[in-house]
Amino acid sequence: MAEQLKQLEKIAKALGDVNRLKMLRLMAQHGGTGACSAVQECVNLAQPSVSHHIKILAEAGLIEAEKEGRNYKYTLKRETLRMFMDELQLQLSGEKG
Amino acid sequence: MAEQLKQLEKIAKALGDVNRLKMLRLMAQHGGTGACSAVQECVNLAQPSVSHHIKILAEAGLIEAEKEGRNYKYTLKRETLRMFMDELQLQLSGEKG
DNA sequence: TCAACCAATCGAAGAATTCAAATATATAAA
DNA sequence: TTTATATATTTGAATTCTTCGATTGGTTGA
Repeated sequence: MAEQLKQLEKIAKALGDVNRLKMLRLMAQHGGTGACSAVQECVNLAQPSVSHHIKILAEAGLIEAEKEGRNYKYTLKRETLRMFMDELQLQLSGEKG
Repeated sequence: MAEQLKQLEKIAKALGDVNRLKMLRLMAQHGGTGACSAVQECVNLAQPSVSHHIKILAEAGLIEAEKEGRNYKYTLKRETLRMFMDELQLQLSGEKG
């Protein structure tokens, strides 16, 4: 029961950073996917920082990393986002549980 | 245009803490409102910590503090929550912004 | 195999967050 | 006015987050 809150916390934390939001938005605008280099351009951070943020987003389940030859492709997981919003709605709607 | 992201960041940050989520949930389960003492019991933190968290929630626009005699009453602002979710949906739906 | 490229990991510095003890403020009651 | 109660604010220490330079690990093509 506290697990749901933990999950919400993790995703909310991942969303609580402008750079990560920019990354997600970039992916959203490109049909749900983006490469690391494109992400790096959009946030104007050093490559290790981008990699770090990507890891946080992936651990929260908001994106998925997939190798495509030499490059990586990151895919926005809209299901996670929807789950997040549904759970938030549920927890804060006044229902017990 | 980056303002929306800043706003999203602020609210997401406020939501990114289990104790604050518990506080919000408590309020939601009590018809949208709660007193400081009730909140304190529910999260098991010292009073100054509770006060601090409440400030963060208030600054994010997620709750509103109202004085009722000697006590305070905190009201969950569901509009903010709805706005947050709508904006998140908009930003991450793939529409150019 | 070697050089080139992309992304992850390591290590460290600086910034932000978290929490609690002590203190302050405000209201109500005596 | 004095006392008691409820909440806010300040302060400081510990922790966590963000960022970056340097390095490492794979993958591709020569």
